[in-house]
Amino acid sequence: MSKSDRTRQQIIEKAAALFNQRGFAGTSMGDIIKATGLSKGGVYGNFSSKEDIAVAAFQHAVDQVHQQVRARTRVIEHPIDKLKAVVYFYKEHAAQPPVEGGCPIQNTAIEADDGNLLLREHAIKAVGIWHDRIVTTLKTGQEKRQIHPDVSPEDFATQFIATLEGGIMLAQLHKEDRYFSPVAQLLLQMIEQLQP
Amino acid sequence: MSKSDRTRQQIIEKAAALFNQRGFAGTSMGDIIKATGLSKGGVYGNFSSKEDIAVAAFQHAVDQVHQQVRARTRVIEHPIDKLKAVVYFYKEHAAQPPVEGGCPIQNTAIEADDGNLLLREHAIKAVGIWHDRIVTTLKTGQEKRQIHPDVSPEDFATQFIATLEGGIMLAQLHKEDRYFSPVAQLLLQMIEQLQP
DNA sequence: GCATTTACAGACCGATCGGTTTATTTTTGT
DNA sequence: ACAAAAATAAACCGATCGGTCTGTAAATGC
Repeated sequence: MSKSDRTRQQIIEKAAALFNQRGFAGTSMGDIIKATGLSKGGVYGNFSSKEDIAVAAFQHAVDQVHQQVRARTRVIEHPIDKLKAVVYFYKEHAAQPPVEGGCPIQNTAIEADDGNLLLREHAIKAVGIWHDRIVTTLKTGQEKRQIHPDVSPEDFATQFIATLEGGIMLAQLHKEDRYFSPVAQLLLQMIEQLQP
Repeated sequence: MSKSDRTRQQIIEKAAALFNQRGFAGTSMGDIIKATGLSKGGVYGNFSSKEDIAVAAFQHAVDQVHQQVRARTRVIEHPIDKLKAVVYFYKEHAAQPPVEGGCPIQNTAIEADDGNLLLREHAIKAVGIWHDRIVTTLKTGQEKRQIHPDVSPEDFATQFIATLEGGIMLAQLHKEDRYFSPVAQLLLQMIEQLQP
């Protein structure tokens, strides 16, 4: 790993936290310089623009969350238990998420849905990947007779993501995990109903 | 209505759309001046700061949404039908909301949860008022034997808001109402289960 | 309808914005 | 160890930021 690779990674990590908390417009290059302890040259030698950093930071943040969730779910084979484990994870981390500031997908989606085209594209893609993972899990479960054949994996995935994200929003706003509890309860009920 | 009252209202209306789409940090005083056709003096003669405008604009946006929903629900007395009407309303307007840019509560909550204290307070209060309205509707329904006595009005309210907001986020991100459809379906199921 | 108050236009302020450039230091391959 | 290359510091750029101030124009009360 070269020097600039390490510097690049430093910038991405610091910037991910900043962008996730303050948003793209709310974070200045000055903030990133202060957080990394680097100079303008050090930053612009590794990235071509603020937007360039934001994209890399977003990918990193999404990856952070995904890896932490995956660490808790990968050992579970039954799709129903797998989904429940996801809910339990978020129940614990709704107000103390892997990357400070909440869900990077949600934060980016909300800020970019009427503005930055590039960031919006990345948010859409990230939602799509998440959606597809849930769909695949459910379809595999249906083949194995673990999930009721009548459920629509696509619809469930959308419902799951929407409900989860709404719960995160409430928990983040109030800075209290307990605002996520009724939402977790609903999600667990929804998962129960997937039973064949 | 004095001259300045009318000007003030103009500023609030234009600013509400801008802030709802671009956020607080993403909207400049220059944007507001351009949108209103006024000058700096005209704006700062009616508001003391950008934050001051944002608060008034937020209240206005929330009120806009509330009034439009209320127009559709006030004639309905049965709480189950009332709630269903809310879902139908959002199903139609998830990608074309009353105020351009999505749900002002959600947008403000996401941006202010790690930053602007004043806006965060207003977002919290707005969620609280919405929550309380649902709770009151359900409790009244329980007294009239229209809602199952075992349901927790508070928990349902939280679940309803979270799910709805998550659906709006997805519809806004994709700019397509249909992303809200599975969420609307889930909400209607949830409402059905309130039956005594 | 006229004086007084109120509202607004626009120049102006220092600070900060994102980004570039140049000079210097630090890695790096040999 | 040393020369070439890569990476970083820091001055600097014009534009724009939120906000103030002053002068003029328009609304208002009598």
